[in-house]
Amino acid sequence: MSERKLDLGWLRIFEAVGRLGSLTGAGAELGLSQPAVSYQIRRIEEQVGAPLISRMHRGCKLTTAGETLFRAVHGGLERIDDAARQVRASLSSPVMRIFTDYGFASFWLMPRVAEFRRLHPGIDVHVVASQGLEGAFDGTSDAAILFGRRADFPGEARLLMPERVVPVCSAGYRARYGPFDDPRSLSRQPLLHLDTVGKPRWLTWTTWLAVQGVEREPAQGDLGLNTYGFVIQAALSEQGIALGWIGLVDAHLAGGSLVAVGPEVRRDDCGYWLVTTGEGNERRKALSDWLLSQPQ
Amino acid sequence: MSERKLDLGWLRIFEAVGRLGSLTGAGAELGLSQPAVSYQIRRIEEQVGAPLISRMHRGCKLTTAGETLFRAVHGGLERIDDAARQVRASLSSPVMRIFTDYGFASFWLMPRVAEFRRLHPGIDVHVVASQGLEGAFDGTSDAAILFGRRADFPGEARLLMPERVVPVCSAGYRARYGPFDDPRSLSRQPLLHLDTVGKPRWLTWTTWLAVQGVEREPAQGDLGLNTYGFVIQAALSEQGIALGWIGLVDAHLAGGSLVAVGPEVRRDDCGYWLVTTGEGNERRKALSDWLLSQPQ
DNA sequence: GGTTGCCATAGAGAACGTTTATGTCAGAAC
DNA sequence: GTTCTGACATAAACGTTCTCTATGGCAACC
Repeated sequence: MSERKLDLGWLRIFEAVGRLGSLTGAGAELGLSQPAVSYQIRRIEEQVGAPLISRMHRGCKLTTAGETLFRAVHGGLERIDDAARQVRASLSSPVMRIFTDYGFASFWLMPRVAEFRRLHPGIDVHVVASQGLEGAFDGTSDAAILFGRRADFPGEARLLMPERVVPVCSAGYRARYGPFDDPRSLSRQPLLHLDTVGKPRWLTWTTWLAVQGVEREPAQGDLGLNTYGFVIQAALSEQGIALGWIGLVDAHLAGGSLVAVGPEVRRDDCGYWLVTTGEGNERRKALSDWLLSQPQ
Repeated sequence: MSERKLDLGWLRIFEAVGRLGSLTGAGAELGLSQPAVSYQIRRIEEQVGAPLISRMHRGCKLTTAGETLFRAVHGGLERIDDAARQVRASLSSPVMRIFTDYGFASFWLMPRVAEFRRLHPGIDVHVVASQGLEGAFDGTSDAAILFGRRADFPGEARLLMPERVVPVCSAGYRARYGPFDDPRSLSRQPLLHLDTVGKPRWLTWTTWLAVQGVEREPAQGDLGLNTYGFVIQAALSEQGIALGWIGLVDAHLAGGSLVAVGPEVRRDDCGYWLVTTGEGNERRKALSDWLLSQPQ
């Protein structure tokens, strides 16, 4: 179905008359009667202060003044119509892709994305979760949400969530092996590690303990897992104590399935960053605005 | 006094809103109330199918879609307003200057220019007559009508009147010294020459006689005059026989004050050429059209 | 000479665009 | 914390614009 043209009044009428050399022909094309076209041309001639067409017995011709104005009107209409098409095309792109890691996808994004879809029913959101950064900037995503420090990202990246980490375990675990009033008490427990290839960008148990001034040799009961979902799942099944990122474990803390068992460590320079990929358009901006407006 | 702007409806309103970031401010600039502006923006958003501004509590901002459309509208308005200014500027030049020689001015143009002025009451016509070509192309004239051959003028020059020449004298002169049935009889009469500095571009008696196959020594009674008006005046006062250019002496031939006394010599490559000077505009075109439409 | 088809004008009615009145509300000022 | 300010939104009424049909004029065509 062809798109509906913007109402541009006499501009469309004049352009059609100039192009077709006929008031009747222009009216036929625009769905107007011939006197309506005649009326509009005369009114604009009054505004300009010069004849724009010379009327022949059958048909008409642009005057020199008319040709000058016609070129400008024709060019202007092309630009405005192009812009309208571009706006509409950008509205009809139905899928928004968000690239992120598994942890953020599972614990933060998926629970919330329903609200975005409710606010923007015409938009489908696809979450593209990955282990690393490969594919984050290959142009197929509309936004990337990635963990790292400020210097890891382009200047226009926005901090979505600063890194705030607290040790957590299940309430049952604490009841059985706790209480853990002193950070040093954690060093005697099996700790759950989030493994990665290469140097981790997020806070680790090593760093957490060092901040507390606690020395610990690697205990034999420690567990290493390669996705954060597995880490939380192990904590929930009372296999040890995990690090909990505020923002990701909020629902578990609120529901009581996990409890905090130590002080929070915070690194304001680190966190989840929003990087908008590709050229800005209406939907991408809507997505960014929504992500940035979420309460922390 | 500033010129009156073309009525461009929502285009002006949207451009002002986008530029000022305020519906109230746009209304103030355009002489509209704030609800009128609000109404227009909302209507065009319905037509486009997307929000064009995001409304804040105080003021507004273009959305990404709005920015796309704004650039096109802004550019389009500039072009249309420029064209309107150009059209109006070309209408406000009240004097048309025609550069020509004295002969053409006296015998062809002055008798006819009244008709042009009657057809175009808003235009004053100034005839700038000159002995030579100096000043013809110095930019102060709107048109130049000059005698010469095709190669003497730019490609776009138009032939107004080809050169057709016939010997003429007063009826009284013929009655007294005639008849002149044979071209050779003219060689015994005093001839009236149109003098010029340098080589003449128009047909001369020398050429006319050579075409007839008549040999003639310069007669003692010949007269040389430096304007064509003087030449015709001398012919009318029975001082000799002149060359008469068809187109210039038509009124005298028709009225009987001059009579043709020999065969016509014609040079189709020579004649009066119309050269339009300066850029085309409405009035210059009107002048050219009128000159070219005159019967020969 | 009659027909055709395009442009112009007039009058009436529909649609648009504007105003005034009023409500809402976030930010500024006190 | 309360009050004030000013900008945007909406509703209703009114004025202006735009459109229609009816009709006239007229040059080109048949």
